[in-house]
Amino acid sequence: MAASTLTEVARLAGVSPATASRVLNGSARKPGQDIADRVRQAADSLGYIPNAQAQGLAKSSSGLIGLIVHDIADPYFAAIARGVQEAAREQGRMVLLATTAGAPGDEKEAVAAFAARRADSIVIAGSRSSRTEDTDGNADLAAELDRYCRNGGQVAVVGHPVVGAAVSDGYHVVEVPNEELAASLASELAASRADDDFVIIGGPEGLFTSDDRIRGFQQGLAEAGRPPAEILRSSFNRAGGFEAGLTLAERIKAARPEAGGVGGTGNAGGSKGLCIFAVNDVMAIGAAAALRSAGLRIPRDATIAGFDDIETLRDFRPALSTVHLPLEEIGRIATRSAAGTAAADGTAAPSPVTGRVTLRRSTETAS
Amino acid sequence: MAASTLTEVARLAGVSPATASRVLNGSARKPGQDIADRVRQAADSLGYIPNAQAQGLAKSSSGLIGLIVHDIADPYFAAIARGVQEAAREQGRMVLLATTAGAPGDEKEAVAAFAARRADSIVIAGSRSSRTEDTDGNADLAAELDRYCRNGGQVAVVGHPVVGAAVSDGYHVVEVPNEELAASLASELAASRADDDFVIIGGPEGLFTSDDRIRGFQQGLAEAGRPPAEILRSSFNRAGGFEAGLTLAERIKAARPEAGGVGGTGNAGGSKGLCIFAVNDVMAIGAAAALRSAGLRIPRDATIAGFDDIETLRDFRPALSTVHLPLEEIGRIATRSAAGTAAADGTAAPSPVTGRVTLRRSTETAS
DNA sequence: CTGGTCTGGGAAAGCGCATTCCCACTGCAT
DNA sequence: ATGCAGTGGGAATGCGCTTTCCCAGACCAG
Repeated sequence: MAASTLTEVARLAGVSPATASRVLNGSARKPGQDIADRVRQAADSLGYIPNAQAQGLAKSSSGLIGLIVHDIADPYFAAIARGVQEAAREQGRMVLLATTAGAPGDEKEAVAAFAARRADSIVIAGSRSSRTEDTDGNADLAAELDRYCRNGGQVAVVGHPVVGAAVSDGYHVVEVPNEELAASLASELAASRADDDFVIIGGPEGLFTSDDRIRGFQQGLAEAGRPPAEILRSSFNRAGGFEAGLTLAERIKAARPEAGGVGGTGNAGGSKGLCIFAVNDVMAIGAAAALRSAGLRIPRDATIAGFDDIETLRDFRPALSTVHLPLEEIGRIATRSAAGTAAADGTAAPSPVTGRVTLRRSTETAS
Repeated sequence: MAASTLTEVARLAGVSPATASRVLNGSARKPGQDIADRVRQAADSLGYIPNAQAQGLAKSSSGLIGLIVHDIADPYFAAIARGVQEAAREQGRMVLLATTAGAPGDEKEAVAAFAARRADSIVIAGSRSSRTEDTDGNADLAAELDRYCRNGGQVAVVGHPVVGAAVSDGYHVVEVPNEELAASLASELAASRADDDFVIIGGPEGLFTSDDRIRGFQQGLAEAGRPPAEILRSSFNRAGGFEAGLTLAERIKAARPEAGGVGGTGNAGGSKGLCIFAVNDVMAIGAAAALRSAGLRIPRDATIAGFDDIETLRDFRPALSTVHLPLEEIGRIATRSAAGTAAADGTAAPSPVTGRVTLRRSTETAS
C-alpha cells in the first residue's frame, strides 16, 4: 500500500492533476472555491502527503538547509544548531545535519552531499583552519562550495570565510568579532588582575577562531601595557584544556615556596598570580578540572577565563568569566542570511553579532 | 550554469544514459571496463553530482534518516544525536533533524514531513507523554507513524513506545531500563545515606521517562525498607530543577534550629539529612544551583543525585552522583535497529541498553 | 449581436534518474 | 553451417509533481 499520489487525489476529486496541484500547494493560480474544497477533502480522506522528492525535482529546490558542524554533541555547536533549526522552521524548511570533526575533506563531502540533495542553502559552523595539512582539503572544499554557489546555492559561514573561497553573491560570512572581544576581555582582566601574569591556552595553530582570540587577547594586553602572554597549544576541546591545565598546575606548584597542600595561604604573599585565558569555555573547564585535580583552587591559586559562555556550563563553580556569544542568534543569523529572502531584501544586512565580556567569580580578586 | 546531469555525462562519454547510470551508481549490471572508464572520466570532468532527489524518486528511497528530539541544545539529546549521526554515516545516510519541544502535535508534523521526504527511517528520541492534554496529539502521532510504517518506513523510538501505536514490523523500541536503574540508585543511596530522608524532583506527571524513574526509585526505597519519598513536580529542565530546589532550600533552612549562615555546622547534629533525587542531571544541576543560591552546600546540607550522566556536566563540583546512560550508544542502537539491515539480519537483536549507578561526591557522607 | 479580453480548468511536457525490456552480437555445441 | 544461450549496450517508460501552453466558456464594450 504505497502512499497515495496527487493523481489519485485528483481522480477522486474529479479534477485534473494540474488543478489538484494548484490547490494543494501554493500556486500562483487559485482554482475556484468549490473545486478547492473538493480537492482538499479528497486529499485528506486519502491521507495524501505530497512527495517532497518529486516536488523538489520539479521545482528544483528542496526546502532543505544543510548544517555542517564539527560535533553536534559539543554544546557550542548544539547551541548554534538550535538557532539554525529555529530559523529553518520559520522558513518552513528542514535541516540536514552533517558532522565532520573539522576535517576539510569531510566538509567537502558534506557539501557535495548537500548539493546532491539540492539543499537550498548551507550553513557551515565551526572554525576554519589554515594548517598546512588541511591545505588540500581547503582547496577542495572551496572548489565544491564555489560550484554549489554557481548552481544557485546559498552558503553562510560562521566566523571566517573558507580559505580560498571565491567571493560570489551566494556566499555570506557571519562575522564574529572574536579578536575585538578577546581584546576587551584582556583589557578588563588587565585592570582587575593588576598583579597577575597571563597565560593563554590555545587550540592548534592555524585554527582561525583560536588564533583570532589569541591575537586579540595579546593586543588587549599590549594596550594595557602588559607584556604578551605565553601561549600553550593543545587540542580545541576539554581534553586539550585539561592537558594544558596539568602543565600549568605543575608550574604553579613549583613556583610556590611552601608545598601546595590544601589549606595553604594561596597567593596572598604578594607573589604574582596567574591568570589563564582559555580560548573557549570547554577548554577552560578542562583546565580548571586539571588545576583542581592537582589540588589547586580557583580563583585562589590561579584565575581563569574562557570564551563562548556556554549555557550548560553556567552552573559551574566558581562561575566562569568568559565572553558571552549569542550562539543561538548566530545560528539564526547565518540561516537567514543564507535564505533566499535575505538576498531579496537586498540591503537588509542581518544585524551584526555582538558579544559581551562577562566577568564572574573565576577571575575575582581573592578576598 | 545548472548542475550537469547524467544525460550530459552520457553524451560526453558517447554512451546511453542507461549505461552511464549503471557505471556511476551501484547497479547489478557492470558495463565493460573501457566504457566504465570513459564514463567515469566524463563524469568528473563535468563535475557531475547525481541528483539525489531524482534518484530517490526513481528508487523510492532517499538515504535519509529523520531524527526527532525535543531540543537539540539539550546535552541529553545532543549526545543521542551524535550517536545517530555516527550510525547514519556508517550506513551512508544523512540525518534530517526536527525539534519539537516534546509536543506530540509537532512530532506528528515532523513525521509527516519525514514521510514526505521519503525518509528511510525515523528515530524518535525524547520522552513520550500520557498527559491528558496530549491525548489528541498522541493519537495523531500514532496514526501518522502507523501510516508511515505501512508505507514501508522503519521507526525506532527511544525509551517508551508511542502511546497507542500499533505494533508493526517496522516499529522498534529501544528500551531504556529507567525503572530498574532508578531502583538500583535508590537502593545504593539507601545504603549509603542511612539517616537521610528522600525527596524526588520529578518532571510533570505523565512524562514516561520521569514517571518510570520515579516509580523505580520508590520501589528501590521500599525494598530497602524506606518510606516512599515525597515528590515535587516541575518542568523537565534546568529551570524546573531550580524552582524545586528553591522550595527545598526553604524547607531545609526552616528545619534547622540555628540560622543557616555560612560556616554553620551543617548537618552534624544527628538531625536527619535530605537526599534529593532529580530525575535527570540537568534538573539536578538546577536544584543544586538553587540550594547554593540559598547559601546551602552540597553534600553538607543536602545530598543530591541525578540521572543520565551528561558528559558536559561531569566537571561540575561537587561531582554529581547519577546513573550513567550510554546516550551515544543509544542513538546508534536506535539508528541501526531502524535500518533496513537490521530487519534483514532477522534475529540479530541489537544489544540491550545497560546503565550503571555512579555514585560521586554529591551524595558522599559528610566528613 | 458580435468581437474582444479574461478567467479557470485540462493536456502534456518535462525535472533527472533507475530499470525493464529489447536487440545485436558473440561464442559455443550440435 | 545452424541454432542456442549468454552478454553488453540502448530505447523507452515511469517515479510524482510543477508548469507552460492551450482551449472553452463567461463577460464586457461597442
